[in-house]
Amino acid sequence: MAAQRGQRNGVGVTPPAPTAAEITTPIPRVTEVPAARERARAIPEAAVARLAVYLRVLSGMQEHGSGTVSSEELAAAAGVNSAKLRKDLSYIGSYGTRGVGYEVAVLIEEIERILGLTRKHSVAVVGIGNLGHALANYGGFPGRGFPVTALFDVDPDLVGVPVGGLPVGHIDDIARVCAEREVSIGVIATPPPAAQAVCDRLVSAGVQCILNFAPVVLQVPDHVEVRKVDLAVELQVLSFHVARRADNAAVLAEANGRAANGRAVDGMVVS
Amino acid sequence: MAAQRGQRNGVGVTPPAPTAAEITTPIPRVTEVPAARERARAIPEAAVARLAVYLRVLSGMQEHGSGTVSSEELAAAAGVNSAKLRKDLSYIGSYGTRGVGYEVAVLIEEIERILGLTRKHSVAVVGIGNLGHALANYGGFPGRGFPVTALFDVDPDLVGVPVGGLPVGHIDDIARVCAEREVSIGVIATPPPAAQAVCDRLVSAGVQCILNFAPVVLQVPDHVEVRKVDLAVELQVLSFHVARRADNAAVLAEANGRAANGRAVDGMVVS
DNA sequence: CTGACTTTGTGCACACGTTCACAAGCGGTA
DNA sequence: TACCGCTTGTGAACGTGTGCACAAAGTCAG
Ligand SMILES: NC(=O)c1ccc[n+]([C@@H]2O[C@H](COP(=O)([O-])OP(=O)(O)OC[C@H]3O[C@@H](n4cnc5c(N)ncnc54)[C@H](O)[C@@H]3O)[C@@H](O)[C@H]2O)c1
Ligand SMILES: NC(=O)c1ccc[n+]([C@@H]2O[C@H](COP(=O)([O-])OP(=O)(O)OC[C@H]3O[C@@H](n4cnc5c(N)ncnc54)[C@H](O)[C@@H]3O)[C@@H](O)[C@H]2O)c1
Repeated sequence: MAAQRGQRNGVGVTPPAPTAAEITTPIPRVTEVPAARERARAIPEAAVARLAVYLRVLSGMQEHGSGTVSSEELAAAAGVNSAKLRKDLSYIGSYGTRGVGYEVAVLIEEIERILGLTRKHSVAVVGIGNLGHALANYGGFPGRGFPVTALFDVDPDLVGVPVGGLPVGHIDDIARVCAEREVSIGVIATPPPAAQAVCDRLVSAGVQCILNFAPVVLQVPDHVEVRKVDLAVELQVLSFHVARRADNAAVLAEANGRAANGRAVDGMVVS
Repeated sequence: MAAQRGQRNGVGVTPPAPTAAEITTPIPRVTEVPAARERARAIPEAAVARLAVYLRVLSGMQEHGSGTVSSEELAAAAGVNSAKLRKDLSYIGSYGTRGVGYEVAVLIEEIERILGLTRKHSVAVVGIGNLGHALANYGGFPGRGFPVTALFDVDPDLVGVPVGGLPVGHIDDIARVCAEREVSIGVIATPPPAAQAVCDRLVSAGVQCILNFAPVVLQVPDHVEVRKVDLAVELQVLSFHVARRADNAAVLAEANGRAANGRAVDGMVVS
């Protein structure tokens, strides 16, 4: 059943091809494992994020009654290239049937296994302001295996008040409560100046994964995993594309509409 | 001033090397531009996102009174490698002084120019529920050049009610209002089933940039830029790391502590 | 059982992004 | 002016991720 898992290693390990090594470097001797510093590097981070998307699409298909999907269908629904999808799936094993496709239920199960969704991950939200309220009230997490089991704030007016059915705790109790409720993911939704301190307290409390909404760069020990959601950055990236589009339009207009001599284009690009 | 901009093209364009093209494909004729489908590829997307981070750090430094920064300092504050930071900055030009560093004010100005922040980008939020309320009430956007100028919902109880000082409009007025207020960025915070329809209406209204919070893959025309914020995916990626960490710990413990025979490891992985 | 057809799984080449390492350039000092 | 130490800017190596194209492996009809 799961015996095929070894295949994924075949991709990264079978052809290590130390071609250039012998030319430039003074022979790094292939005794242990030359390149890979951590033996554990297997599924690309980008692929992991996509697997989560596939999982959601598959869940929708299952509710809709589909028994099997081809890589083409699933790729279209997930908005990616079908080759990429197949490669992503190949990282977790060979669960497809050639000529037919993938069984939806099997794929769901395997992706959930790889993503560690077979067990629940208790979530704590710190900072119950605008965003914290929205998160606490959101019903989409518990159903997906991420029950919100603790809320924290410093504001005395908030402490004790139930939000989304859960009373807000005081930040000073964070260590005790997180331990009691086995919190594995901490969400930071405090103002930026408080974020690092809150982060430190979460880490002290033993939380190893943090999702940060505050626009600050958090310093954490190596063993803690941080992901950030930065809306200002998202907006600014969009802004960049607007600006770019405008620039391009101007350049194109000039290149097309005006004279066909080559100087105009060079004038824009070079020095 | 903008003279050095041409340099960045040197990196990505000088070696287009259409080697395999002549071998496999039936000669795609090198009349116009062989490789680059869009002539505009210059600053890597990843670098753009980081520039936004640098900008925020720099703003903090400016308020703190710093006149200049070295790449080392700025990199540390932004949580990146200093070489990467310098390369990122080199995409937008040469604004540093060797032996000294970068002038904070100059860098801020240039990054803002590249990101298109010299003009305001009007934002519309659609779906004024939990998340929409948080976004509408959030004070951090207007100050950064992203004024929220329109809110929309279908709920009759919400329409007309002011949220964050702005009355909620009806979704049916979206085209008119977006045109009037020159909305350039649409934010989707509706339930998933409504997201694609809302997206289509935004696109019809002329909005070319969309920030999507609904966990669905949006279909849009080529000229529309979509970025998505998917909290479920973020949590699942964190979950994956928890699982991996646990696996590694188990494997390591076994490999180190127990007997050195190979059978034990296989026993863990299979089935 | 055979052969035609479909779809997976992956080797390979390319593109993108990251990191290293160092020459070039600048300010300060004698 | 000549030297020295510091920091930038970037060529080049490297690693990661993406996409193509096809052999392998299955289904199904006859
Ligand atoms: N609301 C949004 O839409 C939005 C958008 C982008 C980014 N953000 C970021 O998310 C964070 C939260 O935003 P918000 O609008 O909810 O802010 P908010 O001011 O409404 O809420 C912050 C909450 O954190 C609490 N808090 C402050 N210090 C604390 C501490 N040390 N420990 C625990 N709790 C503490 C406050 O009492 C308050 O309840 C901010 O960093 C903000 O920049 C929010
Ligand atoms: N709240 C969160 O913390 C959170 C977290 C992750 C993802 N999300 C996603 O963000 C989206 C919004 O979440 P929420 O908690 O704010 O939901 P919500 O149900 O509180 O709000 C949705 C709002 O959208 C409005 N709406 C519905 N159909 C609409 C339409 N066709 N046009 C305009 N408005 C319409 C509803 O009237 C409602 O006010 C959802 O897709 C959700 O999955 C939310």
